[in-house]
Amino acid sequence: MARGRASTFDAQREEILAQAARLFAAQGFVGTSMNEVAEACKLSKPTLYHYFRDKHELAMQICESHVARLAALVDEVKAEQLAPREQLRALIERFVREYGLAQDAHRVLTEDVKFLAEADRERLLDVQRSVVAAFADSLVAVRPELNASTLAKPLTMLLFGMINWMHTWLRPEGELGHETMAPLVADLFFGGIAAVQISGD
Amino acid sequence: MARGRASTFDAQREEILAQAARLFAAQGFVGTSMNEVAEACKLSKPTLYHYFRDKHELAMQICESHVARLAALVDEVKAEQLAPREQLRALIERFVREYGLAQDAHRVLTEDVKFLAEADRERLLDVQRSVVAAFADSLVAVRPELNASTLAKPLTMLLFGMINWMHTWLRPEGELGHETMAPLVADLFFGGIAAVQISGD
DNA sequence: CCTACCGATCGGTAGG
DNA sequence: CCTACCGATCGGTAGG
Repeated sequence: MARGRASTFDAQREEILAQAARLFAAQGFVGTSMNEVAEACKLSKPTLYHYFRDKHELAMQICESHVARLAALVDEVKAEQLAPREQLRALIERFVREYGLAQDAHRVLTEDVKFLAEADRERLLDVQRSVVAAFADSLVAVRPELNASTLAKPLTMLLFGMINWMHTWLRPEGELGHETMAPLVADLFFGGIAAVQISGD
Repeated sequence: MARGRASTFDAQREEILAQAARLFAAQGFVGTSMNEVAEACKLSKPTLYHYFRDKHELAMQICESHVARLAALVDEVKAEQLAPREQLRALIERFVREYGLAQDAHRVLTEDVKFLAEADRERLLDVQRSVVAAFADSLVAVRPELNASTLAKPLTMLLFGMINWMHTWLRPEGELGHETMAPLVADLFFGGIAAVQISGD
């Protein structure tokens, strides 16, 4: 049955992407050979090339589905029409949790995007820019004075720094998890943006 | 004269390290060939190997002098015997400025340390751990209630996230520089740590 | 300090 | 004629 075969094909693709993401995250894109990816999937290399055109397509698909999930998270929160503070808190907490689930893909996105073709890199960057813009908008809704200053973007990027850096020190097996960190990051950021000096005030 | 040759030797080593750091930061450790490093320095590859034993030594030296500078910054600030808030602010602001000057080395440290030998990696990690511990101590001096909780370390790492991530979005040629960001990061963090809930309070 | 190489391994593809 | 896959090997290049 064609249906069943297609779904096996898709499932195999997903398995390959998960193994490749794990290896790329641990050893880097260039530091991982297609032989290693194939071995991790218990496939021969030619079979691996049956599922993906080349090595770059692996990294591209990993990054693309990751940023698509992030953009979808933003849309979900926006659709809930929350009050400004609740919306920003929801964005922060859901991103922290999502990053906890997608640590490998996130590391590939941040470290290996430089090895992709110009066009692919730009497309991924555009999605990331729209996600950052949504956070900045939500921040301005909470503290409207930031609109007139140039601080909304930098403060948003400091927030992303806190979240993007967590994978380097938060061990999944540790007692402190992303679930516990999510409200802490939100509390810290809310306290912070209430305290920053706005020049011209 | 032996003296003169030695200083030329050292200057050439520094030049090679700077070029290597630039290339590793832009293309990754594995993605950069020793031929590229040699060409950037206008040296032949065998000449490059006259100054450094192998490729790993380049990355190791780049990382080692970077963490040594960070540890020295901590010692300098400690020696000034500032009041708790002023000490933490000084640590934050000087680290932001130092990272602005050492963006290449910092990127090599965070992305390529995984390619070093176990022993080298552990030695670098030990220095980094002592730097993080100094920040955590300074944070506890500002907010002593954190001592009893497990929050001092996570909050310190969120702070390092903000600082460590800045190189990805703060363009050196942009109007917004590390100099302007330094006090903003400090303000945001001080506001944040005053606001976080401590369980058990 | 150069040209000329090495053992090995890379990403990708041939025929069957 | 299709898919899914194999053993073997391609042309180039890596670090040394």
